[in-house]
Amino acid sequence: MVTNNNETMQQNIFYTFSKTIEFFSISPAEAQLFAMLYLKEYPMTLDEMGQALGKSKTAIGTSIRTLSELNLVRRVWKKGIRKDLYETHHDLYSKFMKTYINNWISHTNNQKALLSDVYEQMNRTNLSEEETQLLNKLTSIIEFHQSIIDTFTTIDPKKN
Amino acid sequence: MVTNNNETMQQNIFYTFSKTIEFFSISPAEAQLFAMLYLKEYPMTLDEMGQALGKSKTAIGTSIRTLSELNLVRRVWKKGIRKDLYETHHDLYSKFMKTYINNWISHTNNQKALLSDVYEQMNRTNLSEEETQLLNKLTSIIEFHQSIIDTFTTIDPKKN
DNA sequence: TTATACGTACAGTTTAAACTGTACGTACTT
DNA sequence: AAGTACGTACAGTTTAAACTGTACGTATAA
Repeated sequence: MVTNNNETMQQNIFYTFSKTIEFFSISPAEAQLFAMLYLKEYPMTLDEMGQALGKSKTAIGTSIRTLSELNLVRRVWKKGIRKDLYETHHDLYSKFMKTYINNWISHTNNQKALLSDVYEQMNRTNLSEEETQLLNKLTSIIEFHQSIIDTFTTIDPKKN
Repeated sequence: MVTNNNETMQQNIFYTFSKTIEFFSISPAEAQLFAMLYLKEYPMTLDEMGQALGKSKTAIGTSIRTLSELNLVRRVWKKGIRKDLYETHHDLYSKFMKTYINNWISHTNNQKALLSDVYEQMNRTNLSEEETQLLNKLTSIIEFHQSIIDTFTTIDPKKN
């Protein structure tokens, strides 16, 4: 980090921040869009975002739709502007971590339910050795799922 | 879930389990390899794994190398067998969650350090309004990183 | 009413990851 | 020593995700 130039520092912040966002299972394009939008002080149009990132309006449309569905950005109305405007939510931790943990918990609960269904079907008397072993494996896998759920349930994403 | 057939149930367990493994930022191919290997009761060769998953030995070689680097599987020696044999580690929660959380913490620490470097370079007197705003944004982003680290540090992955 | 702006659907293209098949070097067996 | 087995390097192929450019329907402005 040898440069003092504002533009380069902003680029470094943007890039570093976007890499962290990627860790929340967000695609590089979406992460960069969010990071760039967060660093701007004003809501942007699809054209502006496309120009800032060097991408087509279609690609921006797709990415902003995903970010919007993830509740990370919101539409903004501004008088006299007919283009769609978007800005980011500002409570980073709450937005990212809450969604991320909820995804983990709901997915893992779904998987655990499926596995428990299989367990109920298999769990009877007169099992072969092979079936008993499979049932034991299944028990371990279900416990694994429960441990994941327990872990993420203990995190308090309301903290910010 | 309407079928009682053993093979189908094993397939359901395999598939459901592999989908959960993918959530740990492990690729579908690697997740499926791990899930299949975990459900087997014996160490397997590259050929056997390739045949079981319907993939080439090269693809298996690549995937097993990654799983090995992640410390999720280990090489096994068996007298009289010259082929490489691999089996999974059995402590699922510890292996997956520990690695996963360590990745989060180390990555986020690295990013935070980079951002703090930028902060030290920017933090001086006589800042323009633009620079002040960028510095404020940077402060929020650094706090975001710290919150992530705090969150994952509180998780105890030794539980199983 | 006509022309223009806008976002998005759509078809096609590009890119990167994942894959296959071949060939090679090394180890093992005969 | 020669032949075979084995894992992996390598080049090429396939696949799915991400992208572009065009066209369309709707809304807005003139």
